Amino acid sequence: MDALWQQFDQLGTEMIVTKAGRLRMFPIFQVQITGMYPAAEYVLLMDFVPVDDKRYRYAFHSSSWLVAGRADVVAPSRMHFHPDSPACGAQWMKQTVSFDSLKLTNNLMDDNGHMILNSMHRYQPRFHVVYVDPAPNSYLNAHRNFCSFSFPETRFMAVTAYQNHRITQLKIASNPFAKGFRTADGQDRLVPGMQ
Amino acid sequence: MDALWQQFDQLGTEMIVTKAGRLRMFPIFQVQITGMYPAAEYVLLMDFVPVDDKRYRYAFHSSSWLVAGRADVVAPSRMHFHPDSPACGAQWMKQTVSFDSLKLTNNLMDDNGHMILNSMHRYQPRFHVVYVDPAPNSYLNAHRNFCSFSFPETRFMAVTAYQNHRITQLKIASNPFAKGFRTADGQDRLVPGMQ
DNA sequence: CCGTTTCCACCTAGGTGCGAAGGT
DNA sequence: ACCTTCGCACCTAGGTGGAAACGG
Repeated sequence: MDALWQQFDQLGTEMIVTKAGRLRMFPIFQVQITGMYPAAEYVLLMDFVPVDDKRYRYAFHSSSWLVAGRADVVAPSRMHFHPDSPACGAQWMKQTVSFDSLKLTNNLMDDNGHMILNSMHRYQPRFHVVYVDPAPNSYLNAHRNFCSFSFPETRFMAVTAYQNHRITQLKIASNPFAKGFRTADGQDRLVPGMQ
Repeated sequence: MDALWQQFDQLGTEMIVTKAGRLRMFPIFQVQITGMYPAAEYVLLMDFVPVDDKRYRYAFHSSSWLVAGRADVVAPSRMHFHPDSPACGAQWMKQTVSFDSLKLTNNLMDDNGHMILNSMHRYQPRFHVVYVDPAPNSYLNAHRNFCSFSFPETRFMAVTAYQNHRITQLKIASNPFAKGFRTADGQDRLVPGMQ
């Protein structure tokens, strides 16, 4: 997924958020892991941190994002545990770990455990690996029992509808579930009446 | 599912087996559990034991199963671990545990981990609860760290195609995925040319 | 002849962006 | 204006039995 994330990032990635938390992220956040102790247990999880304290709006005439003021009240920050957690290192390392069950919502009252984000705000996904320490008094080592990773190319703007038309095009071209909107030439379908 | 299993059992339940292990069991084997230690860990699993050492054939004229000789060479016996295993008692007890990912095959060489059965042989599903003993030398208690349950109404004949027409009718009427074969009156579709 | 395999139309279940309608 | 919501057609993915073809 690396090349795809890069491609989206160059256009300014957008992710749809809905009230019901209907949508997954696309591209999917997935990682290949090395260097774990095969027999040790780990918990894998993700969260999203605001990139800044700004609210944005999209200027169609210039096809760019403009600052539209201070951020709204911060959404409750949640952690998304990978559903296979906890599992041993050998398990995590033997195949790509995919966070495809993760869903995004703009509903501050969400009680389905989805990740709550403010629309028109920018976020950085963050990935955490927590070592499950079997030792007694393991809290003494808590400060070194986890690692966090941020991949800058996975930053995105949360939106309720796509703003940048080129993002829409790239989603349609690359997401299998959007195949219905593809045309023969690889561009998305033209709106009747448009040129 | 209890009433449904009874209904099938009265007709003589049949379960399709295929080479690829494509099919699930229907009705689905599911249990409601009580009496576990909420904090203790348990592994839940299933296997299938031959009801007898006979091979059967179906007599259409009398609509009944007849013994057709001794059983074929026994299929390799496998265990199907519930995919949520291991989990704590509280987890297992808080909702119905469903073995809907279990698949049946007649392929003796199967390497997809499906349950291998001989067609035209009769089987009794069996359900096991294994207590994960955290004590050292836990093997000393192994003989009392598990329970097994057999529900006679879940017995079935493994087949590659349905034999008893009333079983087919009941599958079509009760399995949501077979809705395409339903007719307005609840009977299955008549074969063109048949009365 | 009897049992098995294969391909098919038809479902369930749920992930897409569209575009009209709704909200502020 | 700008943003959000909703129902929709169209996909992916995979579970059904039918019926014809296949095989000993």
